[in-house]
Amino acid sequence: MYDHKEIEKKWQEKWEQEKIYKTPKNPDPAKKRYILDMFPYISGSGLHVGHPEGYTATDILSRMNRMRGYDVLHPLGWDAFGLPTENFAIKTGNPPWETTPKYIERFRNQIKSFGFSYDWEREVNTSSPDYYKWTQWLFLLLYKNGLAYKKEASVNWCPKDQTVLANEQVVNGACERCGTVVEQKLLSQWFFKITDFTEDLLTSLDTLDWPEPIKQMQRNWIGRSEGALIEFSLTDIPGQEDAKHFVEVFTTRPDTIFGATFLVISPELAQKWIDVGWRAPQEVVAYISQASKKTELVRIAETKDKTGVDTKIHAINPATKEKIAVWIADYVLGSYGTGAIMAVPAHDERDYVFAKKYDLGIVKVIKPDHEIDDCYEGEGMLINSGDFTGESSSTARSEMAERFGTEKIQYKLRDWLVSRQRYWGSPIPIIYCDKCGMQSVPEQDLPVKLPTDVDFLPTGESPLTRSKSFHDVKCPKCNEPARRDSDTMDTFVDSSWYFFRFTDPNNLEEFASKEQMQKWLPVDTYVGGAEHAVLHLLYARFFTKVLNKLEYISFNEPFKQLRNQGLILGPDGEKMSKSRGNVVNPDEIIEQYGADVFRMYEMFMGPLEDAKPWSTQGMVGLSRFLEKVIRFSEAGEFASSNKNIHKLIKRITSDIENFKFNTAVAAFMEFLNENKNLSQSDWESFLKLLAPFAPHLTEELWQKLGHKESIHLEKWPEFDESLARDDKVEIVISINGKKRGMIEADAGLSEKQTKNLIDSSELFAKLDLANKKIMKVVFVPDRLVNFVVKE
RNA sequence: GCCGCUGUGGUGGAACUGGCAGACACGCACGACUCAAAAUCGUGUGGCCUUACGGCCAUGUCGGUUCGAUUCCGACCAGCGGCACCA
Repeated sequence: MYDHKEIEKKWQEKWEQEKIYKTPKNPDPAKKRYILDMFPYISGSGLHVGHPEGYTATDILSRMNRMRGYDVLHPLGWDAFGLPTENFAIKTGNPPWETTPKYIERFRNQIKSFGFSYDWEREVNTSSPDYYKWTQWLFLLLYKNGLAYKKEASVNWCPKDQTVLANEQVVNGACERCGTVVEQKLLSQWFFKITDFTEDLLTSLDTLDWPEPIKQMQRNWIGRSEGALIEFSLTDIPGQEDAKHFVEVFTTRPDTIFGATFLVISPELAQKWIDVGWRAPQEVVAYISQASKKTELVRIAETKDKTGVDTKIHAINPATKEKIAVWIADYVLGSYGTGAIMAVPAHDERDYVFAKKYDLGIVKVIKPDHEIDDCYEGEGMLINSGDFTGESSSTARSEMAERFGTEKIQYKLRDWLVSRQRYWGSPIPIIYCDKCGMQSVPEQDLPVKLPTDVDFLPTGESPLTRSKSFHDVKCPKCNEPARRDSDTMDTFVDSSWYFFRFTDPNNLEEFASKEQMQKWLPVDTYVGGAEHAVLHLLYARFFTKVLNKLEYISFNEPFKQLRNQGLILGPDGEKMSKSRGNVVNPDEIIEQYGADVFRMYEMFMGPLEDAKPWSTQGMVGLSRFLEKVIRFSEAGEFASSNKNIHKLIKRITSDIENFKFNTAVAAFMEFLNENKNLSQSDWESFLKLLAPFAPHLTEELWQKLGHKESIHLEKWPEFDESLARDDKVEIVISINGKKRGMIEADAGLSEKQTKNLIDSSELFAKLDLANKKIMKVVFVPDRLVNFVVKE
């Protein structure tokens, strides 16, 4: 009787024509809502069933807020640069500048088929020059403010594909595309100085309404640890004068310094010593070169079996004044702390393994007033440090830190490596001139456009170096021949600022005007998958802090509220994958059941943030429910008003606000099951409540009831608190906590009234309460009375 | 190894702040309508015992706190996710 395809098409066209979801120009600051989805990464395989889950949630929220009179900004765009697209282009031979617009077209059509209320006039595309002009501008902003710098760094290198790989493309130490073991290669790279904001990135997490696990992951990623820097002076430095005469180590356990029986330095630090004149023994040189060639895979495999080499240099332990050996081992990382450690084998598992293997001394540290902690095997001698006055181990730590060094806070977070030797990304707007050095591309010359006269097949260099039109330029300062930076930016740079652009997407003068940013930002609600817990969400926070520091914006955090959507698994409960053959195609579902059923089913499946298996069988229930709604509306047999609608309004409103879409859908079903007689105005309220969930069907039924305006422009129903309450309640009677019966009562009775009611009920005699020894009575208003009796 | 999350009927899941465990839906069974089927509507549906009234058991396992625990605490088991030689 209802052709869902027909009505969905009809209304989608009409809504678009009449621009009913257009963003207001001048939002009321007190009534603005910026509701954002993580924009999709564009790939050739199109939309999967996971995408619409989060989009439906934000759509419902946006629609309800519009109906409540809020000014809503609800946009969508495309994350369109990046490696998967480029790899697909390499495989098929079709250039990405041709395929990407086609994929976007497909994504847009698929997304539109769900009837989401995006303002399509604000669509952005990170691979369009209008957009990446500002990505480049922001790069230069960071560069000019000392927040972008270039430095040699080792990168992942696939020897078979002859290309650099992003960290995300290295799976268990191998190239994700061809399975070849990845090597490390030293190249000159661009970095963003995210470490300038470390402490702020950590502490302001506490102010955010984000899922706790996501915040925890960010904290772990930032990796703050408190410890000390301690200097160990070196003795007998072989044959050189100017090299350092001490080693500085970082430790979180300065209280174990009495047990430090040797030092270990990283191969990188050893190389630095050689660079300043240390004539290292042959075996040391060999070890360093071997370590630098080691693949990620080998390093991972070696965590149990450590390797190292004796430098033959010695140091003095400042606590014991003993002469101790200095070793080189690659279990000490050059990139963390000072690249050197004091080894305390009795209290550190790694040092213990190393000491056992190379037969180095093991000395336990015993504090006079408390137990030995985390001690490995009773070798070596016991010493009484005798020096601790601290009551606890934490005071002992800072005491020793102060005595032998300085307290220091160390983080794991490193600067963000943003250059990629790849084609499909935003070019880095830097020019190298032999005479003038590194130069920014002048602002009026932006964007630096990606050339199309390139062979984008990877050869080991960025494909851009092989484009003459791109590569050979004049120096902006002296006008002599110069060359462009041939790297492109990591796609995460593009997605770190797109939410700013949405506030002012067509601005030709600025990345977004201060005025528009001030009006709409920060984002009130952000919804997306938990896989972006660290990278994207940390980078976006970093960009926000930079723009705040440079006074473009007045806020310090981009996303006030974050909610995650869970994975949608295959019907077999496993992750959907082509190889497993359990992928559900959203186009087919829409074709057969329609967008409204799809939307409602995804909301009904379970809590938004949980991983849930797909069940086409289960979707039938939603199909039946909407059929029921149609029959009810069409019957047109309305009765007198029913106060139950107030309860429903209250429940749906709060469920949407609290992201409990699954119970909201259940509430609709329950309501329809229980209320067979409704007034027309109650029924219309029902349709309005349902409109954010099933926008097409409710619009159709609304208009059939004789309305001319769209239901989506209606006012959200209000409820009367006093009518939203039950006036009859069932009170549980229990004895010693076990349920023994129930009585019906008016709501709001006092303890005494309730007791009187029980005394006069049949239950009183049945439970033989008169003859029981009642020790205590627990009364919970409108819910329960519990008699504690002595048996 | 470290950090985090999850565990409830045949299935997806519900349960406000510690107060009727299993809402809602799927599936299944029976019934109505039908020549029949589909669709629709109705009834039932955690397990065990009982003709029945009713009772006992039950939220991964074992313990604790409490008048009362799916909910709080402790230990363990299983699954998922993140990080991983970070001193």
